[in-house]
Amino acid sequence: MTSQAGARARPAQAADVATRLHSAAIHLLRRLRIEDQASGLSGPRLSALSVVVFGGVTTLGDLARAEQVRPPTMSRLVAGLVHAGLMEAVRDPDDRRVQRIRATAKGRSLLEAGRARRVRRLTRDLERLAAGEFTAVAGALDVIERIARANPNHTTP
Amino acid sequence: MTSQAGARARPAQAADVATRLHSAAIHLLRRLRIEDQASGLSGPRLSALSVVVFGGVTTLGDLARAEQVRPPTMSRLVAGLVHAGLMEAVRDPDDRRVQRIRATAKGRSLLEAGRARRVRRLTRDLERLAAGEFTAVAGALDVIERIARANPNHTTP
DNA sequence: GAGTTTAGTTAGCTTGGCTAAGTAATCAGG
DNA sequence: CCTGATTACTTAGCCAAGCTAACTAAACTC
Repeated sequence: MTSQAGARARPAQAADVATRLHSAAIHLLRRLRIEDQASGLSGPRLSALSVVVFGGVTTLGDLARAEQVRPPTMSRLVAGLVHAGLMEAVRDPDDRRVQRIRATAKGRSLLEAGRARRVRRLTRDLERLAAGEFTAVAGALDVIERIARANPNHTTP
Repeated sequence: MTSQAGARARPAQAADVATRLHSAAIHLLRRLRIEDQASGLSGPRLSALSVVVFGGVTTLGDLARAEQVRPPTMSRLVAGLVHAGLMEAVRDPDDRRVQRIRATAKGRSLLEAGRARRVRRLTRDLERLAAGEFTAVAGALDVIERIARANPNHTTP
């Protein structure tokens, strides 16, 4: 029994790796979330703002889908963020049903500061690793990123 | 310029890896969260139940801390879960201020089913990887798990 | 141009978050 | 042991965040 993944051993190993990766992601984000208290924003607002700043989302409906929330909920979240001066929402002149949404400079800098706090904490942890450990994490990142951003709607062919 | 991490290059690389790992974790869980709709439970209830089932948490206060929520909030979440027959809360006979909390069989099986759905989706993604890619992820897991579960309250010595 | 679809909003409800203040049990001195 | 402090949780009452149902308005269809 070697550590090489043979065709037979693969499915069980995949389930095991999936279980561990899932759990690790939960614990990692739970831990980093502590830093968000400093932002003064609620979780849902911070998350919506983050999608607008980093994800390049432009309309209210897109934002609702991205956040897995219904349009009325997002409508109010956006209203709150606009009121707080962190976002702007403008009617699209080409399709006046649509709300074009973007972050203000204030919103962007507030969000960047928050993300910097999270990343800083994680960076400190990574800096403590042995060289081999660090390389292992860095080497897995391309693949983890691909899985993380995979299209959720694919059907098995 | 090699891919080996030298003592000089390390800090910048660590920040880069932290940024990417953070973002990947967010996207991964956002994607897997879609599966939770099938459970019929709200996010906060599912999360609290999960901590009780997997984390071995025993008291209401511990649970509130684990979920980064105030005691009154957890009080109501637990009340709802008890009412739904997914948890039991009993006064500790040795210290009658505390609520000993545990999942019922129904709660445990509901949660296991939900986690199975999430893990199944992730497993399918992992099974599609090339052998080398899979090994890279599996090899990084020990380290990622250690970072994910690190004590959040450590002070730099 | 009448009907349909799409994008958001409004109304009104439940749940989930908080603080402030209360109750009850335990602990620590004197 | 009794008095005061601390701890664990609950109650009350507020606002934010989730939902569905029903509405408005714009854009498509033909």
